[in-house]
Amino acid sequence: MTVEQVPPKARKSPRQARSRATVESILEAATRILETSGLAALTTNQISERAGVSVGSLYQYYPSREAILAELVRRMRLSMSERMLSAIAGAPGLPLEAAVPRILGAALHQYETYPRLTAALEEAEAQLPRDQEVLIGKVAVRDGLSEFLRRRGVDDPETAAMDMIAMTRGIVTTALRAGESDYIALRARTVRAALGYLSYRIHPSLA
Amino acid sequence: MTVEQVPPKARKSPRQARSRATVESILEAATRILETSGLAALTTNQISERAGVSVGSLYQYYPSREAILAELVRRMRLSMSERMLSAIAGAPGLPLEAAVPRILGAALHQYETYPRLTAALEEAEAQLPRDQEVLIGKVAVRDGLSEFLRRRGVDDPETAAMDMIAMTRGIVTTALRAGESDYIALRARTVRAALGYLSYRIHPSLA
DNA sequence: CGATAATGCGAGCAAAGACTCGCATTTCAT
DNA sequence: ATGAAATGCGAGTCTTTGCTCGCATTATCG
Repeated sequence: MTVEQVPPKARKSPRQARSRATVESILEAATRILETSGLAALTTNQISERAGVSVGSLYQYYPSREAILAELVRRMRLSMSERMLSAIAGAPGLPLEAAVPRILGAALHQYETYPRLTAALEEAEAQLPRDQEVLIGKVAVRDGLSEFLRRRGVDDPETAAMDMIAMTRGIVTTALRAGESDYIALRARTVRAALGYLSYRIHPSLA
Repeated sequence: MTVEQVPPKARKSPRQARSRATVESILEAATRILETSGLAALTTNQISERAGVSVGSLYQYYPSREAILAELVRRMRLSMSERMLSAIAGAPGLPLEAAVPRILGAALHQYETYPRLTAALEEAEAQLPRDQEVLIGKVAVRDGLSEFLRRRGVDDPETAAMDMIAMTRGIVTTALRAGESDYIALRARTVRAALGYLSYRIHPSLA
């Protein structure tokens, strides 16, 4: 049976060096557009134009605009997860006060390096279908962090891990939207939030 | 000079009862669509259809789709600001431990009552131009909260107020996206985050 | 070379959706 | 009652944008 499967997602994958360069220039162009003009400006025509590639070529490697976005989201999230995991793994014996700044610093790195891009990709991520790879990365981070917290006696470490990440994102995205760019101060505030949250149960009766 | 100004925003405002009902049904329909199907499903045709009103009539009262969204965002934010302000005003002498749950509970009320609608409107708000009225409401809340915190000896209360709100939003939106619906637990966690953050400076050297 | 496969091209198609315009109907003031 | 103003209507226009398709160009290999 030579029945052609309906291509649900994938397209041709580049074999020659030339086409690999084309794919790269597409992703680069998309990245630049997101960083400079935001998600709404990311049209397929814009991408192909800025990449110096025709629309036809673009569709030879990506089945849809969404697929390009999904790829960028995946790269961003995987890089972020990797950084956080290595920060967690690299601070095995450290007390919370020393380890948390490292871990949150790893998360902040992405926002600091590409603030607009990261914001745009998070916006896109919310609209796209869940990506399996991304999910796996996130679960790994949450599990790693939660195990890390459990070892220091934090209880309900799963929830604590989730909330740590969520509140950090809340503080950072709000600050970015307000135009802040002092990442040292920003990290200090996220650290304060995290450590405060983690230690609160232990000292619930502060005046 | 009877030079007609180019209408930058406003349209006809309803004078007869009939038209006031039309406007209400437009907003109601838009609200229902957002709550049930999200921001992407909110097209002008959908709105007019569900409202039982023609597109033409819709455009008699709103100059654009955005204007309808802006109106809904405004109503949501003003209601939220009002609730928070009254919670702040209603807890003048209370200690942080008693006051913060009330204040955050006021903020959570909106999410609890219309979770999908609120998420959709926040998404929309991020894409719309800043609304002056909304801004004023937010500043009022931040100032009220910050003054409240200053009185209890929190330092840099402006930043603390901002971060309290930001981290609460982070925790809530993440939890909602994950499908959580236990608002009692959710409030407890936001309270823990807030009180932890606020008390951390005072006890910076926890083990 | 010459043949075949891979890659590239971009005009144009199709769908979606915001918005207009001319006319019909209803309400209101006198 | 009657003219004017307010309101309502919805087919159709216009624009944007994702995407296809037939053909041209370039690489690979015997």
